[in-house]
Amino acid sequence: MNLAQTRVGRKNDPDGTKENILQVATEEFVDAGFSGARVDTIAEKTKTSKRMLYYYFGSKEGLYLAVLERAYAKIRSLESRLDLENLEPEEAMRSLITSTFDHDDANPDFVQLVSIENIHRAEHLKSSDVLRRTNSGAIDIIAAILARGEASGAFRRKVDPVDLHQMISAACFFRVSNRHTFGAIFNRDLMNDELKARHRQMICDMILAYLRS
Amino acid sequence: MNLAQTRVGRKNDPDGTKENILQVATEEFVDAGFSGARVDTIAEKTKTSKRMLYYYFGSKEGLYLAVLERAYAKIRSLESRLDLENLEPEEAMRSLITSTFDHDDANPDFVQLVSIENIHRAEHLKSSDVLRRTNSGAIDIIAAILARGEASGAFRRKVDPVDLHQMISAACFFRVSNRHTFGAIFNRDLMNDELKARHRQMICDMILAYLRS
Amino acid sequence: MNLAQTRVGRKNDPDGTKENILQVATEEFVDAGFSGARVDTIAEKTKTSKRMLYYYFGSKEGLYLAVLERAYAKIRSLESRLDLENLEPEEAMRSLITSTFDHDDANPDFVQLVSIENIHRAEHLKSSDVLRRTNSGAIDIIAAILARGEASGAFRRKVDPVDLHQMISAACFFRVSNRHTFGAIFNRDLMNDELKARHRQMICDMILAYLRS
Amino acid sequence: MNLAQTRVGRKNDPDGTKENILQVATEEFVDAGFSGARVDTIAEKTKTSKRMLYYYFGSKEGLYLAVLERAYAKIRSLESRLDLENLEPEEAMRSLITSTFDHDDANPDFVQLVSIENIHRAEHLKSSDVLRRTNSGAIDIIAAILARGEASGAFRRKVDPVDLHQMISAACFFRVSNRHTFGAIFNRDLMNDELKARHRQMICDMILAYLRS
DNA sequence: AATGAATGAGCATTCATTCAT
DNA sequence: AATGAATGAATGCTCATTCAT
Repeated sequence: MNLAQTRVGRKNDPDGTKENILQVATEEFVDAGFSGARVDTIAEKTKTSKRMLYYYFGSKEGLYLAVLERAYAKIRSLESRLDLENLEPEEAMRSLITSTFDHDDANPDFVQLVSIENIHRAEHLKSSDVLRRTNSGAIDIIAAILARGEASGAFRRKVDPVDLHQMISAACFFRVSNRHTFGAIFNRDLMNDELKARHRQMICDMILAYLRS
Repeated sequence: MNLAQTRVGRKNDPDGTKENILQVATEEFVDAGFSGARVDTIAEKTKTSKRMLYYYFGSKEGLYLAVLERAYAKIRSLESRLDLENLEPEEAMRSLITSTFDHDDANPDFVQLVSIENIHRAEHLKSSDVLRRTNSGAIDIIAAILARGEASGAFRRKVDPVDLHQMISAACFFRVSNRHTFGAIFNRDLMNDELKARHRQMICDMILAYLRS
Repeated sequence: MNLAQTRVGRKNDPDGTKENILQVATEEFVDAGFSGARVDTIAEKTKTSKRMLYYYFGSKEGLYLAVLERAYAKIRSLESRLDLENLEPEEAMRSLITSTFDHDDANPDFVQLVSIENIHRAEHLKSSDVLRRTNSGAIDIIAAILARGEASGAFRRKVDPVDLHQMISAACFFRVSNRHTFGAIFNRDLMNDELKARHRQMICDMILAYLRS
Repeated sequence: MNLAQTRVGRKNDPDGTKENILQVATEEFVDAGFSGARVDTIAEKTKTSKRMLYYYFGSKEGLYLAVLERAYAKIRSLESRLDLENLEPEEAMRSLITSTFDHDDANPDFVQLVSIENIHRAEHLKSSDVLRRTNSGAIDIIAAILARGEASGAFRRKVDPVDLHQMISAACFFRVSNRHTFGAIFNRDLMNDELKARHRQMICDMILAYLRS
């Protein structure tokens, strides 16, 4: 009897089951929003049953929160890997912007999830301590570059690091989050490679022109 | 007797009924998204019954589309009122940016509706001829200013008008659309008056620094 | 003003309107049964509005009854045209059967309407004096033929005319009323011309074999 | 404790629940037709809730189909029990007719269901493989009797077995399916015992007179 | 750790009908 | 004779969730 539990190909793999549920749930929430997503649909696409979903995450909202936390955790881990201290301020800034741009471009699911969270007034995010402590790191990095740029005279403009983060985020995020309406109205595919390269350059140039001025 | 027919608040007033439904529905869709909004809730807040909602708009989706079209029609009418031809290129551009900024600031409902539409991949907008023809006007205005600025030497930078529109929109839109997550993470109220004034100035400076460079 | 009413192509044509409604309603009731038929659908296919339907027929049930009465009235008028008195009993009987067969074959709508009425336990028919007095004529004709046949010795079998009418009706009616299930199960198109001719002959032969025996 | 699990009337009894729903649903569909039947009404008369009805049968149509399949399955099982091979052809045929007659007489619900199915052009039956394969057995039995009768000289008439099945079915089915309209028009209760015996005899005599002739 | 059966409350939608003119 | 606007009550169906084992 006990041997059965250690059999190869066993079912009992809690972490694997949870991860599988989270992946499927992410897809569904991204696809249909919080209200639009269906617990039944998520369960069906899962390797396990609907009951396990409640066993591990308690409720639809609990599952959504877990999905959100997993998505934020992913970017936080990427952010810390940048090594900008050895670059000149201007180059460091370009590198940071490019990294933000590429992240949003590569992770439309994350962008969508953040949009969904805003639709619901960030009520889930606000209720989660884990989530609120997430992004503060980005600001420290920006602040450091700005300090060095101001000291070296490369940046004449004095700027609040959170304000600057907002502008960079806006340009990078909007391109992905609003690609459907913007694309439909101006008959453009914003994901097109040529356009993408042009916009990445343009955002860098815009931010740097501002900091220099 | 004939006067009675023109009395305000009379029963048989199709346009009034429709407008009343649209106002209530806008609130609900803004509040809860398309899937989250409840037809019953909308109907209850209306002067009429749920049945009339279906009488005039056919379905929840039909109602949502009407709400969306009405919202877009509103901004289109505002856009055309700007008179920028008598201003120097730099001043005209500042005026356009300010107008965009103030519009998004004053109409968080519209911003939310556009976000919701993007969550649903703009499928409703794409299916509506009325909606797709809406925003082209903005581009002509930008193009005209850019042409004058390039001619006068005020703008050294050659720029695609749609690209520029995207950057301006991003900065103005994101501030409103993402105020909840951004505000929660950085502990800031983006709607605060002081911050608002600073961001308006900042966006203008940023765009102009870019165009001059 | 008064002249307008006599204008060619005028709208005011009560009988025409009623007839138009009845035709459309017949189609719909035949198509979907009493419960399945939709007043809105009927109204839409009509030249007039839904309101007129209620103006003339009072209710869905009233309309259905009018449709039923019109259908029965049609067959009654056909029946009386047969002139069987100059034929030998056997020929007269064959002629009567053929006429019944051809009527049911040519009027699947009537057959369907009668089936629908039976589904609803003939409650409408029972409540209408007009309808209950309809079919008695058929019996007199049969009785007369039987009397002559018995007198001449052509029919050895003594038979109740209503019983015989039932057998003839059954064979002719079932072929039309049950053509869908019977056709599906035995993979036959009961409306096929060859089969039709064969069945008409077969029913005549069967009834006459019985009467002779 | 273990005994409790086998107690009759326990809660978790899928098959019992399904059967209970099917019985109630049969009654309702027979009573009101497909469109006229109400899911709510069916649910109320059930031991369980409306939700279970959808859990097991998916939709009103799914439930109707299950009802239809169950009804056909019942007759199929009865048909196979006849043992006609040891009877003389004439007696075998009488026995078959009597059996058909008695079945329709004893199962007006089945007759009604088939009528309803015809009103809807047998669309449900056509879409169900189970249902289409149901009745072929009857034909084999008839064909066998006819072959023996023709061989022995008892039946002079050469007849297609499906045609004959149609005539027998028509006489037996019509008596039940059209009892309401026919009864109302001729002021007869077709279910009356005396009439029933007379008609059973009459149908036998009629078919045999035909086969002999 | 896992599951098939069960559920109450709520969902978008449609029904036949009537009002006011 | 005719009609566009309006309606209450239902209708078929689905939701996230929990029970019993």
